[in-house]
Amino acid sequence: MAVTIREVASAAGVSVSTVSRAFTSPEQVQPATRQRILDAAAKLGYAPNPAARSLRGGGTGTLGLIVPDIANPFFPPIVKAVQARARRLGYTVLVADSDEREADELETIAAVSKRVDGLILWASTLTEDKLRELAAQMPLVVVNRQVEGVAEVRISLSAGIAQAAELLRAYGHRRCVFINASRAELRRGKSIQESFEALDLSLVELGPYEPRFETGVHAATLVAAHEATAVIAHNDLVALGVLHQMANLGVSVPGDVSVIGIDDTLLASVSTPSLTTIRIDPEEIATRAGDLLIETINGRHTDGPAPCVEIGSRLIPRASTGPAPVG
Amino acid sequence: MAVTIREVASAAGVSVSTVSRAFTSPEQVQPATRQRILDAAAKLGYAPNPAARSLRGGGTGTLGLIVPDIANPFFPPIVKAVQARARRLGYTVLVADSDEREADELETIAAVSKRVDGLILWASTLTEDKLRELAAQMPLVVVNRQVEGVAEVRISLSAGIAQAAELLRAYGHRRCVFINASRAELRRGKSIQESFEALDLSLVELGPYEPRFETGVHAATLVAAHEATAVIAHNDLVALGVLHQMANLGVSVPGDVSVIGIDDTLLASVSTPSLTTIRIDPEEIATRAGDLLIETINGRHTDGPAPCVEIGSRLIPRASTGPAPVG
DNA sequence: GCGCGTGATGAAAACGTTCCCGCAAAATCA
DNA sequence: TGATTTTGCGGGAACGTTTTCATCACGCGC
Repeated sequence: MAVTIREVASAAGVSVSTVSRAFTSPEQVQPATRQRILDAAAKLGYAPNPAARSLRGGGTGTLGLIVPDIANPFFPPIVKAVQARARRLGYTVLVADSDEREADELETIAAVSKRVDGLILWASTLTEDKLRELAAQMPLVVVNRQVEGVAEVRISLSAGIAQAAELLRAYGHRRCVFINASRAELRRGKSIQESFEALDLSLVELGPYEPRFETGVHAATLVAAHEATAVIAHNDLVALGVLHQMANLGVSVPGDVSVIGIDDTLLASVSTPSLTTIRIDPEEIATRAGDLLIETINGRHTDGPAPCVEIGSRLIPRASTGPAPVG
Repeated sequence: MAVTIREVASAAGVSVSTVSRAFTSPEQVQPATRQRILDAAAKLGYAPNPAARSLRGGGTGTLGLIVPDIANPFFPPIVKAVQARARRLGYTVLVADSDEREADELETIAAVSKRVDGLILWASTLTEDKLRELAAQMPLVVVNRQVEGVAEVRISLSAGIAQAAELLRAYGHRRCVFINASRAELRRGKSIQESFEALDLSLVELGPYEPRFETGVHAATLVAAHEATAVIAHNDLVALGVLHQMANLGVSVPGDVSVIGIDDTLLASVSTPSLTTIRIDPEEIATRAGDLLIETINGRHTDGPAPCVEIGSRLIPRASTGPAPVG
């Protein structure tokens, strides 16, 4: 059915070896011959069979990306960016969804791992040992996990948090609520608590809850009880729950209460009022994680300690934050 | 590196053929032998090499899904559902993003097509001839395109539109605006215009515009000029733009104007007010498209006309619709 | 008791590449 | 000019499976 290298070879009047070389290491074949081969290949519509190529040991040309939940609006832009980056570098991307469940994650990894040259694992629920074991078997990059000896991309919210604290402070807020649903990025480095205290802002932590819209709805009703005038939510979705309930309660945002989300998903830019949020740049994560994985595949990091790149964050001020109410 | 079928064979004291059979056609091998092989395979951690398998001609075990834009919140649930369905049937899914540009789409298809057994093409921008040509080369299912001789999943909004018209009519609305950005599903069957006229509702069509948030913002300012009390937007995103601008203009939703979206994305359920919208069930699309593709791969549809399944829609009433203002 | 179908297993070819080796001709050097 | 390196190309093995075909033992009916 499909046209093979052999047909191209006979069409160009050369051997299969030469055709193979014309594609994989062009400098080893005479320009004239090479051109003849390329023409023949183009005319026949030849494209190398990836299965045969990877069977021979050339790798699969595919990168695996496993995320906890594709339907979480945080991930689609990242998936998209990883795909774009990978394609530029000659790779395809196999995306899978671990459904946030450990059993599924192992199954997903098993299904994917034989088809890819390396894996990006986002916020894996696996144990450190398991991850190390996996890293020994294949190139691996973890995001939002810290495990000795495994290449890592780390997201740091501290810059964004600090900017949020500054903004709230400048607006005259003194008391703030944080709706927590356990973000790994926050457990490292300076805690959000410290960032706020440094600016003489008091912070009440609620939760941990599930990172859902309803969590925001629920938590919003607690804000008044804590006499807080600002809310930082676990993510944009939760922040939208807060916005929703504030509207129900007749509380004005940002008139009475300021609300800040995290992630800068689509949700933040299209809400009413539009949501001030802490942005983590998907392009940057995608580029760094993708490049790191490809470097690992190419054996760039076999010596020395496992590399670790840190991705920063920054505040995107929008309409959900404003001056604290007077009195 | 990886454990091969040969090692399993010698560990179990049988030939490679028997090991292969134990996995692919278990009934052909004696239960006792089979068990011995399975045990040996489990102990060694053997998993068949997909590259070798597909080289031999067994197919790749992978389905391709090409969507216009993964970052569009309509698609992630569909991707997720296709993946879930495919996995149940023993397939992996390769998702790619055509970026809504024709050149990219061809490139994407080229990159993906050699790695998959079949392709689901969503709202392709390719010509009918090109699609037919593609369908001749490999199993193909198109969604939201109609091309003679190619298996098709068709989305019908008419039921949802009819329900929307009924709801608005019951609420006493008489004049409605439709913000158009060209939906292929609407060009077929009864038009939205007809659905509304049948209920004695007048409908003004705006556009076509780009399906963006700003489109909704812009169109919202035109609603009053048309003396309309209800808006149906091209999709949820555009509807949210309308909601946003209505709030800016001090127009109450649903007090003064009712707003209806299309797609029932996450956006609709988390907006304030929550958005009445026309739902297209992602699970249903995913299941039907996936099954149709697998049937096509298995050669179930070689005779007779290309199959076509239609997916319905229905209204999800939420808080953005209400009685028309009196007077 | 003999031929024969039957069912389980083994041997080996084939899938399309890549890449190591070997060979000849061309290019370089003394 | 003769020896030696370089260059360009062809031959063929190998990658890990699946699958066809052959083999072999077994049990059946005659």
